[in-house]
Amino acid sequence: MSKFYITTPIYYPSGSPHIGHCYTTVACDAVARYKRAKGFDVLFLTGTDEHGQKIEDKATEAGLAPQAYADKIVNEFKKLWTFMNISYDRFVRTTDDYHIQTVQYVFEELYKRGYIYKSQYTGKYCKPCESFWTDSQLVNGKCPDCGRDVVETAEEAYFFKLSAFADKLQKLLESGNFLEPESRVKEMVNNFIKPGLADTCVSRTSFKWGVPVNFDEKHVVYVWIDALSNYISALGYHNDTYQDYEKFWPADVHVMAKEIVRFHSLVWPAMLMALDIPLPKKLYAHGWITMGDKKMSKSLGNVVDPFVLGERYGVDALRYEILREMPYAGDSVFVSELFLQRINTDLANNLGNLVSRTVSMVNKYFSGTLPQTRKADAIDTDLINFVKDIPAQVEEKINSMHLSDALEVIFNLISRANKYIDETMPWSLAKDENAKDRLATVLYNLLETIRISAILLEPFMPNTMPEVLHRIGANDDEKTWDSTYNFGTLHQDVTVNMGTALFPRINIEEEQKFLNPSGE
RNA sequence: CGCGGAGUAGAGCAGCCCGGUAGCUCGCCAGGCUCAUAACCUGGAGGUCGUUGGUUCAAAUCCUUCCUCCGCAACCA
Repeated sequence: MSKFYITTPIYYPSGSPHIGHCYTTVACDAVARYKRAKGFDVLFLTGTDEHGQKIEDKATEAGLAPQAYADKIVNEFKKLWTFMNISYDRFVRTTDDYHIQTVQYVFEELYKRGYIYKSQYTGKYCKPCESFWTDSQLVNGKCPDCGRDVVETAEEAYFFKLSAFADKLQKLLESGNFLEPESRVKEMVNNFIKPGLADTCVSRTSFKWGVPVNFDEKHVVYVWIDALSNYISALGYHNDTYQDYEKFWPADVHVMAKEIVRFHSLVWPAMLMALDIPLPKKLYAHGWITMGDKKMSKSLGNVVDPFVLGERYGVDALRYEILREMPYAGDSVFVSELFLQRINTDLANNLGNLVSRTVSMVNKYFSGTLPQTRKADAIDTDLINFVKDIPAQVEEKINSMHLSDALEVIFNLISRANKYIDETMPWSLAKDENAKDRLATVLYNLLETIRISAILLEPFMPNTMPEVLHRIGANDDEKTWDSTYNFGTLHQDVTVNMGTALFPRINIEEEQKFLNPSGE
């Protein structure tokens, strides 16, 4: 059996998870579910990156020990993933013992191999805030937090010889499709490699909340060696907790948002090269969910709270919306009105209503069970030919991470099915006693189209699609991914099940008031 | 001249790499239908494709000028 290893970044629990975290994670979840449906042995990893100054500070603010603070936020993440129906196989925390074991090994090994060396870290330091800032972070030369003066300070630190890998990295990025979309490659090469790749600081002595450097206890490992190592620590690379490294490494795809492309496309491959281990096959960097001209923040309240949105409109609707709206390469704008509109048009009117009207007709005209007799018509061929191409198209889109396009393809099929109802006018056929065979054929073709659509949609909407398949009376062996390639799989004398609306229509005006009480 | 991205119907986007007088979704208007979650189907109105100049028989698509917006520049998904 082929393996498939997909990862989200490990999230930084300095605050509660938000809709942005949801996009990355839901996207990975959809792909992971698709791969499982295709028969791959999937490992889907997510987790949290819990060390660093910021967590230490936040914990102090909250009057908690760093670990206790992290535990609290991590629970919120896990709660959200459960709520969002995320089928992750493993959850790695950088505070887990096995992870620390791996990080210490990696750090020491890089040191032994001469890729980590001791030097001086210089930066602007704000004494009252006890924080280092880079020149670019300063506001008018002052501390961005408190506005006071900063002083040039030097601190002993270890550095990773990123500069030694400049040529190799450039070659890696510019050849093939290691990093997508392509615009990111240009950013990395022009912004960082061409101007000269600087060695990167990988240890700190100014705070304690981190993995100790085992051969120099003043130091803790700083950010990226700690965080990036999660992708292999979670497989058991030089720790005893897991034994999956041989099987699952290299990763098939690391998914992330655009702001951490640098570390994944430069530091991470360089680390792996230095350790002489294989590189991940692909990095995919998506954009952000933005709020238009408004900053995404707590003050926006309901509009961006995934718990509120999922609770009120359904988790599948929320999953659908964020996956459908996010373009392959750019950002997406979250507009609550469009979100609600999309639920109504795509999910309620097109999909939900298609299932409803079809099941209802089988129920009405055949008491819920189709007869076996059939009578085909030329008009059916058009529909059937249309359906035939869809599964391959969807697979191609998912495999290349074009998830929005995959959904578009499936919804084109759903529209085609609605049109087929108008073309065949089953309500007319029902009035003609001699047209029963024909009527049964039309309804069967509709059920088949729905069956195939539902299977293709299941990775994206895993709550609702099993219910759709139940409504149309599909047996277990008629729910497999591969069966979507065979129009006519559903048993002929199928019995449907009536039910309430799968995606109830939303009163947009009212909901707008709920989501945007201030009327903005 | 730091780098990258974007400026296309009221809104959100595709098309641009491989030039041939614009396409999708929503909204709007008008028909059709009545199986269905007042849903569905058909048709229509609406854009001189940010700006300047150029290449070409022909440019949204290639080159150039300028303008505007967004992002990045050591840890916001």
